[in-house]
Amino acid sequence: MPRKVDPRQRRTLIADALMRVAADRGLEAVSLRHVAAEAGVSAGMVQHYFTTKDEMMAFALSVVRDRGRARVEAAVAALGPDPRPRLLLRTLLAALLPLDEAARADGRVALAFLSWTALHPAAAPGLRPDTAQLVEFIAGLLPRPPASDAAAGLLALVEGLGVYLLGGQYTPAQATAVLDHQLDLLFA
Amino acid sequence: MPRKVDPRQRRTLIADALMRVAADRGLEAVSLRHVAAEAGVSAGMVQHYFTTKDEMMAFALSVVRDRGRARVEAAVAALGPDPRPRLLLRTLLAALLPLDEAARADGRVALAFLSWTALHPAAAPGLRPDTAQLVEFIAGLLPRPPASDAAAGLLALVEGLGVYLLGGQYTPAQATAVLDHQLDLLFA
DNA sequence: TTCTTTGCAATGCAGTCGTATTGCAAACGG
DNA sequence: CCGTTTGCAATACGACTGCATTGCAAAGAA
Repeated sequence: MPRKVDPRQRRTLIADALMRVAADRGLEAVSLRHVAAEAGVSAGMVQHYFTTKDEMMAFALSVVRDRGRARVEAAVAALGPDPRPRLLLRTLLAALLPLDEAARADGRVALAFLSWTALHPAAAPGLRPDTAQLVEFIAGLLPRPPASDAAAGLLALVEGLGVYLLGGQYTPAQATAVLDHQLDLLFA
Repeated sequence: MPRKVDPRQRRTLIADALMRVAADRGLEAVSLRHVAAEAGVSAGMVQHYFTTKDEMMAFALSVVRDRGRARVEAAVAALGPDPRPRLLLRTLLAALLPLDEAARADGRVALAFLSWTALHPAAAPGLRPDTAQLVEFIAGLLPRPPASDAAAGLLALVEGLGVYLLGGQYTPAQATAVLDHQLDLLFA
């Protein structure tokens, strides 16, 4: 076989460009040509690696998910081994919040994809990590009465904080204060 | 002046059609011609009442806000005079959740507009009712230590529940249970 | 009736979209 | 060296977009 290139690398290169376009011009500005231009490649090459636009979108969606997961894992790993449950929980949840500009950019894209999945149900179970599983894990970190309602509420609160952070209604300081206040409530 | 028609009525007629298109085909399917077809009018008439598409979008955005507000006001009015604070709060917050199909449709549109406003900052302060004011009102309904963090958290929790309801991650029963659980926590 | 103004319909235009098609150069297997 | 296969570029096409323009019918004002 001629020409050795890593197709996965090319695809992520293109998906990264897609996310840059989506982050500052919106999902509606995501077209083959715009993405190609942003990636600095020809439109033909984009078509070569993604035969259809929906395929490209689906791949970019998985990249969004992976980035979020990586952010959380990095934050948790930085805690060292055997952190106290509350600290682990706070770190995990804070890593889900769009607190710096990079996370904000990813958050905008994730938010756009959130409406996108509503119209492409086939790709829907791929944006957020399995929510039920995450709720269960959070419930395991909470003290005594492991009411799964409390865990589900905590996750929803973080999601809502993310939305308001992206919308500019809450400041990062407010959002983290709210999160800590809720943890105070749950660990009281 | 010839031809008496109520322009406001025409505009809301068109905006309603826009919301129907957006609700089940997404904001990206919102075009002058599609909206006109959905409204059962000519494309020329849409142009007559909205000289530009952005103007139509901005108007539809205000309709989304008004519908949400109406939903809340209706629910609160049904309580009768002088309801207990907790009941008032629960009613108000539950009215923000997309629990039935009509509210879900509006919620999908609102979610789409949420990403839309990120790219049209001029129209941004018009989707959600003034959040700071709402937080303050909620704080006033909470018992003793009126920590505004608790109110802001409650509102974020409801927003997150809405997102997860629309995404199908939480069921309506789960969402209301979570809300009640949080109110238990705050009113303990 | 005549005139003027408004409400709307129809058409045209330049641009962008996603996708199919074609062509060619570079790299390996033989 | 040769043929084949792969990686990519370029172009073409029909559908669609938002918007400008034009034309006309209906309804008061005169």
